[in-house]
Amino acid sequence: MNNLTSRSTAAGQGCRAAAADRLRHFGVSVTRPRVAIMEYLMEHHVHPTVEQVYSALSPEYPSLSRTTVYNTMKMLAEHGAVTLLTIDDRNLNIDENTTPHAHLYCTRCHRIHDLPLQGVSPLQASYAFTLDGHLIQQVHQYYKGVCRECQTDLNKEPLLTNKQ
Amino acid sequence: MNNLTSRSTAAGQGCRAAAADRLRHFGVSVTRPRVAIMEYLMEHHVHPTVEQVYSALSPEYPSLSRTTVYNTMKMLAEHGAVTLLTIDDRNLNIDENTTPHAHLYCTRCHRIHDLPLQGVSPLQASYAFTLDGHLIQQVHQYYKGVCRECQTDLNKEPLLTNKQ
DNA sequence: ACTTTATTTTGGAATAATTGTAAATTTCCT
DNA sequence: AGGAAATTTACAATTATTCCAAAATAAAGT
Ligand SMILES: [Mn+2]
Ligand SMILES: [Mn+2]
Ligand SMILES: [Zn+2]
Ligand SMILES: [Zn+2]
Repeated sequence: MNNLTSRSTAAGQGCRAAAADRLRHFGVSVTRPRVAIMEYLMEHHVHPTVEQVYSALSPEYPSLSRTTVYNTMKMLAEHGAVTLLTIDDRNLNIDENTTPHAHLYCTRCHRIHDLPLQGVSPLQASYAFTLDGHLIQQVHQYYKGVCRECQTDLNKEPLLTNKQ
Repeated sequence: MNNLTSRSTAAGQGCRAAAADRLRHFGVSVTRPRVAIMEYLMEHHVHPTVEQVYSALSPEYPSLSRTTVYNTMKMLAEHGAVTLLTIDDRNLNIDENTTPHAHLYCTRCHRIHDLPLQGVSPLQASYAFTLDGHLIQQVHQYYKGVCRECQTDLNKEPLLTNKQ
């Protein structure tokens, strides 16, 4: 009841307990870098790149390695805890929201927005099925275009990349 | 009528006239490397990589540069003559079939198969439209899984990559 | 056909995302 | 605590793609 004694559990900015729970839920052992990464993903549902995750965590966790972020992402994807998006040909984006949904990739700001799936229900898409003899394990849908925000700014600013 | 005199026009393996026509149709000027590349694409609707196009043409056209293949692909994509697929995170694949359709990416053989689009008609998808305030210019749909062929071979051979 | 100009191609170097590796660290079990 | 197994780390290596400046080709003008 008295949580003043355990500062680490209650006073942290983001909830690392929830991150640890999620890791356990997907059957991966809980370690410091994994919790940090998962915590970041749970607080920023914005399809970050590996670089963004790395450089966001780096200040508070200087020994974190880029390789660990890559390895962790691949591992989490294999356990179904994240989805790796290869929409932007420059680098991969991580989606912590594993409910099947579609995306809009804005060719102006390079951000990725969520949209509902078309033609398949999210429930249907979350299980494997057969199509034309092929075993389907994941459904990916995305659009390329210009996002709402960028359309209004089109004439104004020149063009802002969300990286760097 | 007598085409024995003009060997180059009639006797060639693939039809470079059709390739040149297609280039003109998309409003790009006709040059030797472009014709060679377009001809290759029209004869191999198999989502080749830049490397595959390059190394296929290289023997007959030794001065061809990889850079030219890259530049040409990007240019053709801007003119709507091809679609660039960022499905395989290792490299991009070129699709000469610009009719909107879906794909299956086989995680075993890394080949990309064509499938019909779901939830959107190809006609609908071939024009820009608005969704949730966003301007949609391209519709991309693909599945990840194991293709029909690979399922039957699953126990037999270990795993064959289609590159190299 | 010949010159001039603009466009395209070329090859080699540069960039940058991702992967490989071997040593160091942490975790987990007894 | 002690030791095996798993994980992380730092850095090197790889590799797809881009950059660039010179060479070649195509187009336009005389
Ligand atoms: Mn998403
Ligand atoms: Mn296709
Ligand atoms: Zn945008
Ligand atoms: Zn296959």
